[in-house]
Amino acid sequence: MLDPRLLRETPDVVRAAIAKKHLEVDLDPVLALDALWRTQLSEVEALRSRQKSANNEMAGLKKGSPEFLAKVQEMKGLSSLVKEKEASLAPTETKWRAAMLTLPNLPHASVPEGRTTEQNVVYATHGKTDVASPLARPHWEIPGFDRLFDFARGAKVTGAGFPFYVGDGARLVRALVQFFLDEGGKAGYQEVHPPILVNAASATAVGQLPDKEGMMYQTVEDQFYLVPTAETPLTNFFRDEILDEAALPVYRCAYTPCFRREAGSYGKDVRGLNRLHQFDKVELLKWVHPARSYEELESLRAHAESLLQKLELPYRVLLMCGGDLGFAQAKKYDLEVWSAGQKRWLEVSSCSNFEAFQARRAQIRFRSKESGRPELVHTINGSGLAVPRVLSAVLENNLQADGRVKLPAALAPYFGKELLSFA
RNA sequence: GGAGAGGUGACAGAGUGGUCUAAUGUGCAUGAUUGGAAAUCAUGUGUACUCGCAAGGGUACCGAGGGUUCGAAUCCCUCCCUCUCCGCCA
Repeated sequence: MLDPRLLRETPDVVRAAIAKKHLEVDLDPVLALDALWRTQLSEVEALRSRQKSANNEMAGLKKGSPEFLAKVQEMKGLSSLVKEKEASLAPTETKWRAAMLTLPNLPHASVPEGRTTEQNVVYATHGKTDVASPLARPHWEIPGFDRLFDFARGAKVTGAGFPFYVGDGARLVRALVQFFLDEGGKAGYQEVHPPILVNAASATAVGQLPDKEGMMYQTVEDQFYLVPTAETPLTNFFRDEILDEAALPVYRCAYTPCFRREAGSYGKDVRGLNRLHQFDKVELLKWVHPARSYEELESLRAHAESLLQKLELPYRVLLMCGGDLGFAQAKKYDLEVWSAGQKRWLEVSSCSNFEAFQARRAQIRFRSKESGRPELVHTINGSGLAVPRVLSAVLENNLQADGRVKLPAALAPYFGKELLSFA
């Protein structure tokens, strides 16, 4: 959520910033609701103030005395008036809040102008992508792939996009998860194992509700959502809390399966492990002092990059332009791994600074030593990393002539052996 | 799932219809005292919204949401959570 005062006092600033995201947003209804709400609020408060002082007078009167009964009669009218005014205030407030929740976060000044994916800035590139290998092929065309990654049986048991990982396939998932968690721990991110169902309040706090309800799976009996990312439970860990400034920054990482409905995709985007309804991911999250959030974003990105470097995978870093920024992000880098077989880049991490956008929705604050008052933290998160696409890149980039895959040296100890076999 | 007991400020804990802007204790902050500390004493000690240039007002908040009433921390209803016992269970 945006700062209501910022919107109220400098709507033009907000309007211009949103324009950078190339979103169609009309602020006027929100501003009108804000003005109406404040008018109604002061009416109600004035009436309540009168009611309160009358109540204090009545406390001193003898109960049942003529003066008392007269006062009761007098206050009945005021009481019903208060109820009436309150009855019109409440819907205004609800509408105002709902409207505020539809407003996107504002992009940071360093975010490049642009509308589409093509206008994202290639910020950095690591490793060679021009090595032509006669062996290179999409991972789903590697002989024996179906034995380790059983999509057919996954579709039978659950549906499309829910593969079984079998044998060395399962082992590789586990190796990557543990590698990511261990590396996170070394970099100071405390490991957390969170719930993977969350309630509506948690989904709202991070910006998945109300506008992205369709992306999440929902439980029937209870109003719970299967997490689309560990970001959801992790960010909500400190919801409605006031932290010590000395405790900042807090670094956490978490592994969870992630569940996404992702309706409407087709073609090569969804082949093999590229896009799944259930996948595994380690998420990195920071709660930081607002003054340091941009340097913290850089160091989080650097950590995510170090994972790809240790796995010896070619990758590039994109700085997202305004138009390709998400709803809640102020600035975002995407890390894309080079898929040697598909000859394309695959997003494996999105590192974002949300500034106070999530913190305001979630009411995550710290007590400022300077002012002595609670202030909103900034939240930063990024994948570190998403498993299936990294996994497919490991397969495609390290496929040997004998049909086996030689694992990166950093990963081999986790896998327990150097060679993965599809046989 | 069944039965019962609860949910009050940073914490403990009083308060069962009307100066509750919530007693008291602990903690915390500042000051006094001290060579310094402890102890003691004094003062202060939440959050949010809103009005105001400011000084300073106002309103709300006793798990959440509704209701009754002139008036609700207190009474009623629904829900959530915690604890105890039973059942079930990895």
